[in-house]
Amino acid sequence: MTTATSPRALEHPTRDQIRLEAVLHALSDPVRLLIVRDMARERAELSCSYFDLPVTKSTTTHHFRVLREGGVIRQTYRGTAKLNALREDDLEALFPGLLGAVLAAAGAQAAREGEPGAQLS
Amino acid sequence: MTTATSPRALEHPTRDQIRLEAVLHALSDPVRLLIVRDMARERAELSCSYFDLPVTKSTTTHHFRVLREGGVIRQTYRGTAKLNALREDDLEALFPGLLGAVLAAAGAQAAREGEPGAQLS
DNA sequence: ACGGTAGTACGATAACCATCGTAGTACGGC
DNA sequence: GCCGTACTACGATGGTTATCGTACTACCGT
Repeated sequence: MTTATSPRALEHPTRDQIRLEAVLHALSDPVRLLIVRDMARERAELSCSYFDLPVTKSTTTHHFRVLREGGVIRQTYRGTAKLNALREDDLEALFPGLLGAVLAAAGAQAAREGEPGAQLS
Repeated sequence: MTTATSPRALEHPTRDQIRLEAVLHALSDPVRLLIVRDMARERAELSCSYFDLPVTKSTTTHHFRVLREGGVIRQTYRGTAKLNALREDDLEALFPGLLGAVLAAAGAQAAREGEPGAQLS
């Protein structure tokens, strides 16, 4: 109802609206860090259902929204799916090296704890 | 009372107890980010009262504790004062480049917003 | 048109957290 | 011993958040 002209528009912060605190907060949750690591590894637009997360679908939606509103990812509708992409270019322009350092740190920590054979090639 | 042998011992995580999520969370608060930036700039052990923070002393204590328990800083008693030092060596060993990237990002953001003349020499 | 799949919206809940004020402890100096 | 300074502990409070379940919408096949 309400016949919205674009019923599937998504709010994204522009590049200069992205705040460092929000990015760090978005990355400080284990589930969201997992999502971001997966996206960085695949380097493609992934649908939400691609991820195998230890939470329900509602919670997944919530985490993707936090990532989107923090400016970490960009979400677009593609038919019935919603594709997610890392905003690597924007983050790199604003905070050079930050995303790479966080991803490397997450990889190092994962290699230390838990998966002793999980190194990135 | 209770005659504790070291009544002024402070809990610090060991290097391998430091978790990336905790570090990112500690850095995702504006007040704490300000503290860390000051410490990185001065490169010396600073007392808590050195900082001019927009919160009360109780809240300041809380923020320093979050930073300490996250493994970002090391606190030691020196008479009536408590000296704070960045754990740059531990963080660099665990997460190479992370602290530097965050500090650079914070500096860049501060230069963009608010203080248009505040560049680091 | 119908059903299935993908994701959202809306509450609800419990945990966490940033903030404060007040009262208390530790130490140095007088 | 007494006082001031530096910081802490405790309790309270209000806001945010991570989580869930259920009900809903949007789109694609058939």
